[in-house]
This record gives sequence, structure tokens and C-alpha cells, in this order.
Amino acid sequence: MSANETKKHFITDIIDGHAESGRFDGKVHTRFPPEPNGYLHIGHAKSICLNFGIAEQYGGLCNLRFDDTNPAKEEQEYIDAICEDLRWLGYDWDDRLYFASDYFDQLYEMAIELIQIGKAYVDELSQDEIRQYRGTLTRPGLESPYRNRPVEENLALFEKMRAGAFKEGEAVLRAKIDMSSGNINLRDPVMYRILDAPHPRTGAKWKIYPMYDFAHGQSDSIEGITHSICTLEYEDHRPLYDWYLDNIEIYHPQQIEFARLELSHTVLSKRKLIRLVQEKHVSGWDDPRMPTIAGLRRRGYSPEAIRQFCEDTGVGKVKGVVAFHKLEYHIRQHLNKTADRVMAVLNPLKVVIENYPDDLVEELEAINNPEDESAGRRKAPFSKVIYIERDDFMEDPPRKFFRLAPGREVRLRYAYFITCSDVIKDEDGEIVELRCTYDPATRGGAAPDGRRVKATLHWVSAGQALKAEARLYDSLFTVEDPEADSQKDFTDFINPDSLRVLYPVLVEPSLRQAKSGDRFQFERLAYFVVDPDSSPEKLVFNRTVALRDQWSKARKKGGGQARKKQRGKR
RNA sequence: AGCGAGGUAGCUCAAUUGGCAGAGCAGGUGCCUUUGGAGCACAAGGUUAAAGGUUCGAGUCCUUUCCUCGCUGCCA
Repeated sequence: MSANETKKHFITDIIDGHAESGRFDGKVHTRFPPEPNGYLHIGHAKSICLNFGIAEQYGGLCNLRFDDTNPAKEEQEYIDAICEDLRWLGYDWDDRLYFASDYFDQLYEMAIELIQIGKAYVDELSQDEIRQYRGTLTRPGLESPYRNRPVEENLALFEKMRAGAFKEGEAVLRAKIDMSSGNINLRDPVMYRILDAPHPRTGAKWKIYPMYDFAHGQSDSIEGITHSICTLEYEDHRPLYDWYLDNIEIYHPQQIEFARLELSHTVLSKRKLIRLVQEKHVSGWDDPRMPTIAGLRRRGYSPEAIRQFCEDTGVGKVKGVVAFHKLEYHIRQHLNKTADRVMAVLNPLKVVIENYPDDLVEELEAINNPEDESAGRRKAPFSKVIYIERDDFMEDPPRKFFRLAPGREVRLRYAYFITCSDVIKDEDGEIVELRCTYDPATRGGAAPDGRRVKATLHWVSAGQALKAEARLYDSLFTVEDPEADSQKDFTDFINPDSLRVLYPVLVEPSLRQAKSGDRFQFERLAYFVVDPDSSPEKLVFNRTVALRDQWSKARKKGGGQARKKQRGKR
């Protein structure tokens, strides 16, 4: 990981301001507060990096707190998965694992306090009526007829709510603020509602549950959080956050809002992710095409790459969409430095080297990682019959195709120069085999006479290669923004070719011991990771990301040379 | 004009708080070669949303206009 350089942005400016004014005695204490109603995704990663990162940067602490105030949506499975993903990303909260539900008793007392000072009341308007009384964006709301009940009556009714004497929807506790506020969050917001659902942690103890707004600020306060960092949608909630803390008169952290991460070619809302899972567009939350942390992990992404990516995208208040290729850039960057190279042929074409001894198997030395000498070397077996990539041969090559063709000499990586002498086809004219000759003097891949070839091909030896399955993943969506078209559902843009399974592909025998999670570069092709489905009997590799491919880029641009366009004069 | 937030290169962000608008990514051109990868070099990219004002000097301060986003859950 890169050095701990101190990143400056508008949030650190605010924190530095507090340090100067002495508001928090120079302390920095943040928190990451997920609701356990889904899996963490790349957007959360940004918030995680920010909260844990800032704490680390200022020598402070960051808590993990589950915002579990709505038992109707929350599950233990999600709590466990979130903890696992957080650890995998490399963050540690020591013993500072908290739940908003830890504070239900205290929150209840605070609510009673607000009732006692005449700032909260039990409302028995129906949900519909409350909506009507709320007014609209441009029209002020109306006060509830229950708004001015005496304190004693409110106390008694709230106790009845707690005791389960009301059914869901029959009563709520509301803060008495201002029904004509331009900020709708201040139009007597609901503090407590009745929910008849077992809570993953408190079980059946409670019939009433605090709303987010009534729980979050006070939870921050109880934990001694200094800077409560959240996303932009909560800007309008800050006055309410402040109101509760000021009226309950407890320690007051600072809420700060930043623009959450948006990524192209995917969706990040939990509502949509959960649909992808439930409607079986993907195999699960950890499907390698999902933007979840679990999905990215299974896709082969590394924590380092994800953290670098989050760092790179910066922190601001401007909403924007980060291109998916930026994520790919960072994983390539990391894997280039760390992944062992290996030879694998996805689409095999048989090659017989006619002048090579029939039964000889040579062990040729190959470099594991040219970027990292300490990765060492390995042996790759070579013999008379090998396989190369079908794409690496063309019978009638166009101008810029430098790979193998009839009569042409190329290098087999770490092995020999070979020259194609014959092309064998079946009755349909399909190429089934190549005949080549090799130059024994070029062993290891270098020509003593200094002659050069324009291409180096990867290969595997037929007798020793292992059969494996390769899962080639592509973008889950065909468009940059699957949510842009209001006429269509985002699932209409699912890429039908987002997964292609290849079997068998041929990989070099050094991969026999590869374990789930091991990452490799299949030379000249892509980075791959061993999938959890993999077994010694049948290796399974997921393609993380392809290498940048200038040949296919050039090919797409079309013909090429006659295209010296005149460039530039505005 | 309900309230709030925001507009700097194609994208994501900087600009020492009023002092010559810069990076990364993407795109372009070229070099290199035991990965057509990686790497290296170079060039290009801007009326800082617009207009006016203050100032020796404005991306930054003031005024106005335009545009974008969030908010009318007993979700978070």
C-alpha cells in the first residue's frame, strides 16, 4: 500500500478548523454506520476508507456501528457479511463494535425527556392523515389536532405504545418543531413508530422503534463521535440532527456530508442490488459481476486496489459518476506488481513441431513476475505437441498482424523460435492443426545470431497441460447508466454476455496447487483468480480484468494507415 | 425562487484561502520489446456556467441570471 500521505479535502479543512477553535479538544473520532439490510458495495468502501482513513490520519479512532433501527429489513446474515467484508478490506474496529439497538433504553429516556419539556407528543393521526397534514414542498403543513396534548397524557400514551397497547400505525411519537418550516424534516418529524417485528438483537423486547433521525445523532453523542460523516442526502437532516442534540442537551458531534460514489455501468442502490439477487440475474450477493465487496473479492479485486481507487476518486460535494475503467485501472496496477505470470490457452490450436524429438519433455525456466524478482522462477514443460491460442494464428494475415502465419517465425515464450510450415484443415475447411519447425539454437527464446521476431506467443505443452474452466466476466450492463431511461427498467440493460464459460481451457501444470483466491496473470490475456468453486479435480478461474489490448483497439479503429487525419487546427 | 446543496479539461479532483488555472485517469502521437502487456517520451485538451461589480490583481469576495441535484417514508 502506498505511503500514508495526508490527503487534504474539505472535510479535513473542517477538522483542522475544529482543531484551531478547540471544539473537540483536538480529538477525532469517526464511525462507519451501515444498516444491516444488504451487503456492502463499492460505494460503502468509499465511506469506509474515508471514516477509517480520517481517524487514522489524525491519530483517532473509528467505530463500527450498525444502524439497526428497522427490524423489518435487517438480518443477522448481513451483520456477519458486513463484518467479514470490512476485515477483508483491512479495517479493524477492535472492541468498538456497537449497535444503535444498544441504546434503545437511553433513547427511550431521551424521548420521555422531550415529552416532559413539551417538545414531543403522541399523534394518533393515521399515516395518510399525517401525510396530508405535512403540506407540500411549496405549501406549509398543518398542526395535528393531537399536537397540544398535556404532558401527562403524552407520557401515558407513549408508555402505552411501548407496552404494545397500540397496533402498528395507530400512534407515533413526534417532535414538536415547526409545521411551516421550509425544511420538511422539521415539520414535526416522527421519532418513534410501532413495529411488530422481532429484532435480530433485542428480540421481542420492543414494540416501538426509533427513527433514523432520532437514533443517529444521539448514538454519535453517546459514543463520543466528533465528526459524523454521511452522504449528501442527509444535508436536509442536519438541522434535525442538531435540534435533537440541542434540545436533549447532550454532547454535540458535527455532521458533515460528502458526495457518495457513483459508478458507471452498474447500479449501487441496495434496492436494485437486492433485485438482481432475488430475480436471479446473478448467482448471489457475491456474484463476480456484482459491485459488492463480496462480488469484487470473488472477481479477483484486491483490498489494496479498492482502497487506492477510493483514495483516487477523492472527496467532494459534487455528485459525479466515476468511470468503471478507473476501478479496472487500479486493479491492473496492483496485479501487475503482485500477480504471478502463468501460461494458459483459452482457445487452443494444436501445434506439432515436426523436427522436435518424439518423446522428449524439456523443463524450461520461466519468470514468475518480471516486476518482482523475489517472486522467483518456475519450470514449464515443453514437448513436440503444444497448444497455442487460436487468435495467434492467421492463414492470411492483414498488414499489422505480427503473430504466427504460414512461413512466419515467432517466439514461443521461454522456449524456442518456431516457423509455421503447414496448415491442416478438416473437411469443412476449419483449421485443426499447425505443423511447425523449431530452431534448437533459440532455446530459452533468444537467437544467438541476433535475429528478431515480431511476436512472442504463450503456449502449453499438450501432455502436461491441465484442463480447467474459465469464467469470462464482462460488464453486467450494456450502458453507462442503467437507471437513466425512465421508460425502462434497469434490468432491461443487463448484458446477455456478461458471463461466458469456457471449458476446457488448458493451463500450465504449475497451477495444479492453486487455491481459491490466488490471483494470476495469464500472460498476454488477462488477470484471473481462482474461484471458490475450484477443486483439485477441476480448477475454476474467474477473469478479473483483461490486459489492455492495443491490437484489438487498433483493429477496431479499422484499416489504419490511409487515415492520417489532419489534426488539430481547432 | 419552498428549503438546502452544487457548477474548474471527456471523467475524478487540485489551486498555499485574493497572486501566472494544475494533476491522475481516458483519448492522441511516437519510442521500446522474451507479454502487441508493462514501461518511457511528447503533444493536445479551459472564455473556471453567464453577466456585472469591488480590487493593482478574482476560480476564490459581492450582486444578478442560468443549469444540475436532494427533500413532501411511520426507510436509512
